[in-house]
Amino acid sequence: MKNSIGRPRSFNEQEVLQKAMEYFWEHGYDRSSLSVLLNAMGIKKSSFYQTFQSKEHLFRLCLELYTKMGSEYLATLVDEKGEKGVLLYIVYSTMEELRHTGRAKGCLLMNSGSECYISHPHFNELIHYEFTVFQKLFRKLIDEAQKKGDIKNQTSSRVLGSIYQSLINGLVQMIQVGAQTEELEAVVKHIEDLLE
Amino acid sequence: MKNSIGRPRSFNEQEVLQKAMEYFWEHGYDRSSLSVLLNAMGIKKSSFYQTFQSKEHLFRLCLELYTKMGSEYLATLVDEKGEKGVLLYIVYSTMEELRHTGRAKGCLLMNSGSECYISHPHFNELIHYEFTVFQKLFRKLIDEAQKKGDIKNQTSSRVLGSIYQSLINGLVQMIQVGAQTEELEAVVKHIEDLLE
DNA sequence: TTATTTTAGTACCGATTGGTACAGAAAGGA
DNA sequence: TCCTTTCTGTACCAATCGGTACTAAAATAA
Repeated sequence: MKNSIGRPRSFNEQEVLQKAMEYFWEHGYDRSSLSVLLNAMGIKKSSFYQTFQSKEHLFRLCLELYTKMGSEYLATLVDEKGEKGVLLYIVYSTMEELRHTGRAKGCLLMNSGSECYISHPHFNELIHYEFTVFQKLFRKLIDEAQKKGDIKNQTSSRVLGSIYQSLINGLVQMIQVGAQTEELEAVVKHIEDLLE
Repeated sequence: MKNSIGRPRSFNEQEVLQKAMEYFWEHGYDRSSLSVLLNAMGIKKSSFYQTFQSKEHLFRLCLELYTKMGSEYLATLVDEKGEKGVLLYIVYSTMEELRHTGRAKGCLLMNSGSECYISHPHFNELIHYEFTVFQKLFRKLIDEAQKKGDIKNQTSSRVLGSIYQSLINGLVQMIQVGAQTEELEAVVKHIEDLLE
């Protein structure tokens, strides 16, 4: 079925897609020019257009891949860290990233939402859909943690999830605007208290 | 002193700077091309370069103007609404903007922080400085409101201010990613409770 | 071998980017 | 009037943007 006639493709589509996703994640849509994307992906222009059609289509695939990889990764962490542990891990790993690299990439979906919602509104629907995937995941994690008693706060998972998402994305913004460690730690502590 | 020889300038520098600032606020730095800026400002290219030197210099002036106008405006609101009232007003006006226009511009400094901190790091220092102006303002508002008893929460203004800023900017991000009204209202309610 | 497909590489395309240069008209003070 | 400055307007610049077209080599199945 897959073995078609002719020279076989020498690159793995998923692998180069992931490279593109990582580049978009770090630099955003508009600042990822085709030439730098091709460098990051390690393929040539003709191969790119044959496989991915356009930059816009590539970005859509990357948004989907981000959600897929991200949610699957978090799901695997539940066994190791527990539901509440995963929610806190997201916060801690953001702070860890800041400590090691001096910055924080944040969430590709939130970043893209900010970047595109006026200048590329045709992405809005997809971005929002992918966002709801994480939203549902967080709610599930909160529900489970509440059942287990790991989270005593009995606020509904919908409300708690929204506050959690606002806080964690606000935290990333504070990092990007250069807030000091003490101020960031205050936000981290508030998230911890929220999930107490 | 100001009346120099020759034809006088036919536009008010502050006025056209404000027009530029509003355009940057709505569209960001990179997506504000010189040609659209000139349209928004209502001046010609030669006048622009003579007065503002470069797009980068213009942006710096706009960041400073945003802080100046914003903090002065908030200061005038204190008499009318009180310190706590001003903090809540910022939240409510964001939701009001969403209701009327279907979107939220957010804060120019936070937006610029996200946009520029990797691709235009030479703005980072200025952005952070302007950010601290608002930070200090919010702390002062919180301190006063706590003294008056309008805010019972006795958490330090530094901590409370950081959480407040994270939440309000997270709220804007949630809007930009297309979150639903109920989820946004949950965040608004959380901010109200925080300042209770 | 032959047919088929992907590869790398190059040359374009029109549009746009920030920025410079220069023209000539207009408006004021000395 | 004369000098100075700003005005509008046009023409340019090199660089980059996303995208298309094409060649020729390479790799595979039939």
